[in-house]
Amino acid sequence: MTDKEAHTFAALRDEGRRITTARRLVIELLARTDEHLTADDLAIRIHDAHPEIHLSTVYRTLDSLREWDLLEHVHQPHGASFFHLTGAHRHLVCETCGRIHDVPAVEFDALVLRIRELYAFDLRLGHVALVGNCREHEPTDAP
Amino acid sequence: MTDKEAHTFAALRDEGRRITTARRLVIELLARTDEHLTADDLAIRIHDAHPEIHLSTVYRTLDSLREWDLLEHVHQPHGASFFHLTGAHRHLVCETCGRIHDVPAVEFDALVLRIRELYAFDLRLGHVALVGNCREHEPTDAP
DNA sequence: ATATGTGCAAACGATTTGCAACCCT
DNA sequence: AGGGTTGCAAATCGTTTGCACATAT
Repeated sequence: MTDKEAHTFAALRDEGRRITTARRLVIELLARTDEHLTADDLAIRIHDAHPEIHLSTVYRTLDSLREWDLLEHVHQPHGASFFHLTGAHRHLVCETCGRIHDVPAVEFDALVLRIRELYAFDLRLGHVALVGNCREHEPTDAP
Repeated sequence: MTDKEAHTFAALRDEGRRITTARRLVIELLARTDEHLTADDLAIRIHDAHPEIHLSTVYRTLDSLREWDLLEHVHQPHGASFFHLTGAHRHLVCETCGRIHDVPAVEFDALVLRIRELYAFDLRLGHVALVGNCREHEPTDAP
């Protein structure tokens, strides 16, 4: 069991939340992978051992965990959101190959500060994936 | 008729594209407003004078104009995309009040450069709205 | 004349919801 | 026991598509 996992379960217990099968499985999966899993991805993996757990339950589970600040979801312009236990990186999605790159949040600190000072706006860059193209993929000439 | 409008029609004509009622109306509306209009917004406004023009036609029109680089669409994490004739600003959406702030693209140049150099990734910040909160709205304590 | 564009209805993918049954604490 | 959670099906929202018909050039 990873420490992220332990921390998440501890947080649930401390708040008096119920630990159900669906919640346990979602947390285990997210804690033990560095992939960027969507609700559907999670439901499919859970389905192997627990076919009774419904996609809508996975959505509700993710929604609860997010409300309790135990995970974050990241919107993508095309396709489904993905989820990860609370961390400190931002996401770059290549529009050509779809690959998701993780970049330390600190890279964006200067921008966030400047936008706050000049425009009185607090950016939350973790909530939406930033799109563009990997160097291997010249813009707008995908095969 | 604004110059953006004239330029857009000229571009259509030069490429031998057809100028239909739907296309003319979409271009006129987008050229003459600084609001951030969705496909539905456009369809509703067009419907007043031209009830026969269908929402799906508006979508197809927007799609064509975008393919020809005459406009851009901006994804929002919640709610519909909005559209504007090609310009050079980025968008900040307040998660609390929903207001959209325009910020000159140049503010992001340093970041874009740094991400390109360090991560070999070309950001396209115009394609997705950046989210956060206006100064008036403290994060996550909306009424 | 003919390729291009349109109206309409129906399909789509991602996500949410109403409700009765269930099961964690 | 009790209310928080779940399964399921159906609804929702934004967007796309198939097809017959219409129209700009």
